[in-house]
Amino acid sequence: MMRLTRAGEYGVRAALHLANQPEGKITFVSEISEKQDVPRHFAAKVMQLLVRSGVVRSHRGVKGGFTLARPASKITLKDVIEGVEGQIFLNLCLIKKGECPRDDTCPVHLIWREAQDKLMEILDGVTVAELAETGRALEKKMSKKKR
Amino acid sequence: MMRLTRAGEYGVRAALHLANQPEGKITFVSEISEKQDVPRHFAAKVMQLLVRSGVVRSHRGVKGGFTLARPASKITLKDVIEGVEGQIFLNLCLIKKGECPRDDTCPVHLIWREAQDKLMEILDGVTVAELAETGRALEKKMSKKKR
DNA sequence: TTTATTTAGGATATAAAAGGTCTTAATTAT
DNA sequence: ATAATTAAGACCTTTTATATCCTAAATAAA
Ligand code: SF4
Ligand code: SF4
Repeated sequence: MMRLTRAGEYGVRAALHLANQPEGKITFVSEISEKQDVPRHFAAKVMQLLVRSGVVRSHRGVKGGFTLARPASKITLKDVIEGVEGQIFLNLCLIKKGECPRDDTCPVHLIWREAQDKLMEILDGVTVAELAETGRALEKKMSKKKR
Repeated sequence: MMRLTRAGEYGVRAALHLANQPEGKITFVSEISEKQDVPRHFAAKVMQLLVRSGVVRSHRGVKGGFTLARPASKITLKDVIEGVEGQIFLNLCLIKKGECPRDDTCPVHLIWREAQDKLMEILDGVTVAELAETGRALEKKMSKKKR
């Protein structure tokens, strides 16, 4: 249906939550689940995917939990989303040459390539650190409005 | 999974096929199915969706079939895809304001808005007529290469 | 008017993906 | 040793994707 899955969305929320924690703090899934409105067990599963794809690091045992695997300024939105969903391809023929037998003579293929490149450019062009920053600015703005 | 469905893909092929037919020719689903490698019954269903959304026109009975509902130069790729799939939204929060309760303070929302706008700009920026033209040019190029 | 051909519309079927829960094992600070 | 926590994966339910099939309606032509 050409839409981000809930798992992908939750992964982004989790990464952003971790980026907003003080340097070095280890965070439980329970905290991520509560603060970010993510079903608890589902959150655990998504965190596992992010560990496997190298975006976050896990710490087991008492006082265990999760931290980002590297500085938030080195993690892009694309890293997080593809870490959860796997690589994104807007159409089959973008997966690899020959995946669609018509790709060498198909005019639509070129459009999909363009759309794919642009989407990747946008998602890879913003880091989790930048998002966290913008988020704080937005919070401040909205709380002013409410007063 | 953030990917065009087969139905959407087949719809585009069908529209392009119709655009390549001589002015006024009525085309059977059987022809579309065979020439565009689309399962026959599935093609029929996709064509129905395109009729309902006003992209193609149907003609019933003997000598019946399908034609484009308006000149190919007035039909964009977006018209065809959304005609089959319904409106595209890259994330839930783009459907409408308030669909996600966090949208007024969420930094990621802005990125999705940007990605959505760009995608729509690309898909709505090319017409079926232009695609058909490019397709003919590509065919010519490839047949030269083979010689 | 009858017939053959074609789409319309919807029922049905199957498989895959999405979304979510649960259990058990492994790890580790205390 | 124990309690807290993630790891791993089994399991479940719902929705979407993909596809097929059947009957009705339309209509050009015989
Ligand atoms: S857009 Fe063209 S190349 Fe891509 S899947 Fe469709 S037919 Fe194949
Ligand atoms: S990106 Fe932000 S606004 Fe959009 S669904 Fe996620 S949390 Fe909500």
